[in-house]
Amino acid sequence: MKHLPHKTIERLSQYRRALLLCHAKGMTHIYSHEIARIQHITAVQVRRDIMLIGYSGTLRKGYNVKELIDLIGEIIDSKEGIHVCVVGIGNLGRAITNYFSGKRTKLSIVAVFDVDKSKVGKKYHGIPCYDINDMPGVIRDKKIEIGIMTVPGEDAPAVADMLVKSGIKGILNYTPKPVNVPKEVYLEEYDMITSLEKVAFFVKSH
Amino acid sequence: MKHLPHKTIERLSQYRRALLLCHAKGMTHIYSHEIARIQHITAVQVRRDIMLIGYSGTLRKGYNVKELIDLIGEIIDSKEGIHVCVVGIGNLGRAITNYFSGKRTKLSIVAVFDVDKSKVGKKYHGIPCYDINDMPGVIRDKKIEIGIMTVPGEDAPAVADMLVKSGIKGILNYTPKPVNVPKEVYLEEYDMITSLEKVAFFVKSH
DNA sequence: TTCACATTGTGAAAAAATTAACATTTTTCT
DNA sequence: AGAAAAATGTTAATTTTTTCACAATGTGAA
Repeated sequence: MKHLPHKTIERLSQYRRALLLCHAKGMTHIYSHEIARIQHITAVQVRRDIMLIGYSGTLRKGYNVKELIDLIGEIIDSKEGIHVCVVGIGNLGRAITNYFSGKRTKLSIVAVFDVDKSKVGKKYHGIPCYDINDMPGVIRDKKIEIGIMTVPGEDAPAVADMLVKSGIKGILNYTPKPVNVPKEVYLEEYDMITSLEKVAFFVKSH
Repeated sequence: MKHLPHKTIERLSQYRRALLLCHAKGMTHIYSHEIARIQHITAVQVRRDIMLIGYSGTLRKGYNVKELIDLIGEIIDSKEGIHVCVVGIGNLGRAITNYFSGKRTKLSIVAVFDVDKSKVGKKYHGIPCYDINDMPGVIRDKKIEIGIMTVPGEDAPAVADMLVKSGIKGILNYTPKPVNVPKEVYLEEYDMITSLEKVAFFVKSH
């Protein structure tokens, strides 16, 4: 397989989650248009994405749920699993560790960091909280590859620098402030205010 | 102005936030490539977006920060301001109300809802928490147009229905579960797990 | 068996988004 | 004054993403 489009990767992750739910309900097969309805996209797009990863459904019965789940896993997961840390264990940081606790994913949050000494040493959903100054050591020892930033905006640049210096490979920045990282570090930024402003714009424009 | 591309809307919101910071620092003018660097995009794209909204910078000095902020406001804000509610005041709900408190935006969170009786009647960042069953009345009385969903995934469909029945115009769904709404309600869904899986994929693929 | 139907798989077209290319203009330097 | 430099504004080209259109095929009913 050559190059999966960016957007396809995102959708595969979403398909998988929908499929896991279907699997849990006992469904063995699913049609492209069923997946499509769940995700609010078109059936063609689902079929195309599935085509791109080289899977084939059985005609008239749709796709085998279990097989598709496993195949998507092979594509987007890495075999050994990836270790993740969360920097800043405020409300957002806690929400995220929450989301992940108990999920059977290949991604596991293995450390959280904070500046607040009263939080250091505690556990959050079973994950130990370290002093932010111990970051380089912890990231090295625990083989952490991805950092999720949930600190206040003003601390974002400094935290990004620390993560980079600690040898992180990918950053997911949830602070409202864009940060700069060297190009060998993969950066994804998401800003809730932008999303809300977008909804507001389209609500306004009918 | 005819039709602004979807993506342009998102970027305008981001430009504005960057510009507000620059304005606060006392900058009066800014170049397209400076904005571009902050947002990790190209200068051409910035210029193109600005062209689309019909603004012109002064050659050699760049764009007037204040004017651009105001113009973006005219485009994406609605004149009277829009009222927003947050449904589910767990960690994520609190993080979001946090983000918005004190922001001088046209979007204001005026109510939060929860099922937990012990939360009802309290205030969160100054915003009163109502019983989720009182939603229709509160949304009507307070003229709320947008709902942000931060409830557990399993409650998402029911909450979306309630919001729709209460006459909401836009929904921002932060639960991991996609919901269905009639097409006259604008729906935006965002899923943190997908984002993280995407980062993991690109980290894996160098 | 044969026909109608529902569904997949995919090349081709269309649409959307980004990038390139470059003319234009103002400022500054010589 | 004239040339060089640095920016904007915009058309055109390119790339990416989505959608269309339809052939192929298995299923079930008549």
